[in-house]
Amino acid sequence: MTEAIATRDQIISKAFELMLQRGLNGFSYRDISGPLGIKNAAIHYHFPNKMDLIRVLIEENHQVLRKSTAEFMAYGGPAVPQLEGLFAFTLKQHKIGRPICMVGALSVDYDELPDEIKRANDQFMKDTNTWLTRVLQTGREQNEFTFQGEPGIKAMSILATIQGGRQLARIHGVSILETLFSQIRLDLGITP
Amino acid sequence: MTEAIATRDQIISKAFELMLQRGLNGFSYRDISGPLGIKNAAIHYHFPNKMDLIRVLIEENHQVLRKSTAEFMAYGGPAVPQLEGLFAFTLKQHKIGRPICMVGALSVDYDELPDEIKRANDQFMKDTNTWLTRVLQTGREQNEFTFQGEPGIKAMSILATIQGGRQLARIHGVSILETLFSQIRLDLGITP
DNA sequence: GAGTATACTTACCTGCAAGTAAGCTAAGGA
DNA sequence: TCCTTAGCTTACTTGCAGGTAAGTATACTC
Repeated sequence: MTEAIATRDQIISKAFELMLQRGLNGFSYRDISGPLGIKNAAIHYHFPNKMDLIRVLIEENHQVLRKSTAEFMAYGGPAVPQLEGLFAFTLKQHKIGRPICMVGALSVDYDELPDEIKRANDQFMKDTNTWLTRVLQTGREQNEFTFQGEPGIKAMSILATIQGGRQLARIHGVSILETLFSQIRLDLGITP
Repeated sequence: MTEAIATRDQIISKAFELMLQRGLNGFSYRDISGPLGIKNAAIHYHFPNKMDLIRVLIEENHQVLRKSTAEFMAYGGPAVPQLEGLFAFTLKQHKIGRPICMVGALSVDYDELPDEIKRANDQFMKDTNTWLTRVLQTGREQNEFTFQGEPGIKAMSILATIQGGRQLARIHGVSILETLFSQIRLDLGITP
């Protein structure tokens, strides 16, 4: 019992790590079973096929993110620290060896994913965008930010920048992310 | 002879198409040989291993891009049309079924690439950034744009946005790119 | 103590990936 | 005419991917 749950959790943990390091097709059952000292079939016992595992990883990701971002994603309060929370979180993810976000990991062969997984992923993106939109909106109302256009679109543009920045950071190192964040601050008229 | 050159060119053409559609690990020799009506071994004859093929594809990409972007990347003249050229080019790439740029295609397993390929890729990114930096700089001098900070960093930030935008466009359709471009225009203070 | 469920392992299977070696064919030169 | 070279095909090989079926050990239940 206890053993079993431990194994299942270890599989999830390892797979999660690999997924955010190498993407959906960047790891195999071997990469999980080897380090854990179990057999591939043990993974199949807990997750009959790979999609079952992915499904759980997305759920896991949601939970981890909600937990990690709970502080700065809290409603109300000043907007700048919330945005800075997002920056710090992104940097930390890279520094702990998770250069790919779930969206990026899944986007490789997005077309071939089952609808259910697509929907979960879309929902996650939508949630993030909704949060950032609110941050931008209240930030502008409270004169913390200045920017042109609709908050929803500006939010999408910032998220796209971070998304692209993470990809560039894999190639050119994490410092590129810090540079990009500085530019975003400048663009929003945030004065230190 | 003539046959041979045609086959080699067809392999390059098909591989190029597949690479920008599905990424480095998203296609196999089968995906090339099948449609062309040849055997896998024929590809190995022209390109002993996959990296030999990739090497040529990167070269091909450079040539295609230089040709496609020659008009708007020309030195001098107003900056806005040059930027618009980049936007139009990016949109066109998506619309003709090339949702991934070479940088993105290679970034999947960037670490495992031979140094030579990394260097070619880096050089390409540097070239693009240099070009956009110049466009932004002259655009600001000519009062076509307004933005905060250094042109080189702003250029990187715009390229990151486009990079991320292309990834999002694979998921949510090409319209997201048009939206992002509008926001970039707003941010640069471009008035229609 | 017999039966049953859980959590695996052992031992397979199929399929596809990249890659290779040897043979065939047509063209071109000595 | 013979020989060579280019440009393939045929027929493999190795290796890994995901996946399955049958067996085994342990614990839990009645």
